[in-house]
Amino acid sequence: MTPRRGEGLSRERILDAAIELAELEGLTGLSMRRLAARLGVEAMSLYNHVANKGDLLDGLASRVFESISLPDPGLPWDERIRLLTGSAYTAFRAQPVIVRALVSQQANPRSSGSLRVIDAMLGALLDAGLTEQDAVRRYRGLLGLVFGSVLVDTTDPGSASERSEPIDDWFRRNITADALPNLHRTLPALFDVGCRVKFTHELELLIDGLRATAQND
Amino acid sequence: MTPRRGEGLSRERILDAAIELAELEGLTGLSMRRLAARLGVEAMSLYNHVANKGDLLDGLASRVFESISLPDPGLPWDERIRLLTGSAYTAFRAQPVIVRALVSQQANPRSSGSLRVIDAMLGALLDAGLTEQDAVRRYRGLLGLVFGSVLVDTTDPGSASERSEPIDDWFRRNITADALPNLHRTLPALFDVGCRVKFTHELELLIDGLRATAQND
DNA sequence: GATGTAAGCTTACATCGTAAGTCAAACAGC
DNA sequence: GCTGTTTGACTTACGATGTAAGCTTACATC
Repeated sequence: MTPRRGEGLSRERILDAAIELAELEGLTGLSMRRLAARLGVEAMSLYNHVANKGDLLDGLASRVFESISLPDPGLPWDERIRLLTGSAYTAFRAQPVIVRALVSQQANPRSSGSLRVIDAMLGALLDAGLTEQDAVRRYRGLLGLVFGSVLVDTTDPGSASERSEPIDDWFRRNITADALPNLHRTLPALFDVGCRVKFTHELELLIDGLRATAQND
Repeated sequence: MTPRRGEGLSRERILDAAIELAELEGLTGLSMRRLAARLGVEAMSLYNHVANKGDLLDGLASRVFESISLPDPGLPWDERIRLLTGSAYTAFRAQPVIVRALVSQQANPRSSGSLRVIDAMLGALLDAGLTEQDAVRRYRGLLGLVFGSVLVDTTDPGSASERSEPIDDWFRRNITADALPNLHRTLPALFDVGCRVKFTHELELLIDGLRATAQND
């Protein structure tokens, strides 16, 4: 080993650098060439450790899935859902780029670590007394809540405006009190980073709904 | 007009073709060159009607927003939310590609038609008795539900697998009854297109929660 | 006709993912 | 020690992308 420089590439080192780069520059900023440059290496060298860019993104996504901790199977189902979904939310919220890669189908993790999470989730739902069909539906609903919350929360209105004028100016020009009164009234709150989705609150509502569905069977 | 062929390009004709192409080939399949080819024209000709690709995507997103019908402002707030969110869900569900463009920040619609929807949504939430901060939070929550549902629903496990073996095979090999019992049990339902998120059901739960929040103030 | 302008076309460039080939260093068997 | 073989890097090259810059054509107005 220690062939030429960089004291040895490795899948782990590549994934580390890829997460950094993606966090820093977004999904589009993460290119094989730029990633390689960041590691002091040529682009094609990465392909010794990673099948292709898709595989790279899969690896990143798998890491996030694997950072989700599984609750004790002995706990009641609703508590398991709370812990699991909360842990998933925290993990994905810390890496919104990965969520974007997942929903845009650039990544689809096929690691046992990812499946493990899905299995635990489905297990809790089945234990709640749902049918297989309902369990899948509700699993999707919960995942949708997690992904949706992360995406909406991390799409700050200011950032996407690099290509034209700053969005605040545009907003303040176009949102007048008489044409769009409600938007105008909530404008300060819209730009307030404190006004994010209250994830746990929405989660409890869905769990209540789950309980009701299960009892109606 | 009628310069050479195609009997006159126009922003509308371009947007029409772009939606078709995006639906057919996905977001990555929608390129300026391919879009132009579809219209019997060179890529650069599109730039006479569209500022750049971002503007094109903004136009597509605006169209979807503008297809969302606003409820009668005289209706009670909860009914307005039901109609508005339902209409938004239907509109976006019909064009999942646009949702992906939105959440990946490739599109950010700045048309009055889009703002109109947001304003109506915030109006209903404020009428429910929420503070500005809570209204923004709940608006984000509802939007997250819509987007999340669409995304999770339209990420069918089979499609993302072009780059390696078919995912069913991989699933059936890797999901064994003893290692991942719950996943194994729900496998048929996971591949069943009937098992989508029950959007209206989840929506009612969030509306119930809204009512509770408002009364606690 | 001459002129101005709008809407096409052509060429060109930087950047992307990655296939194919080269080459030097590290290790295995003798 | 020497000698394959393997590994992991580098180099070159190809087709695709978004789009800047310039050219050309067709029509409107005078």
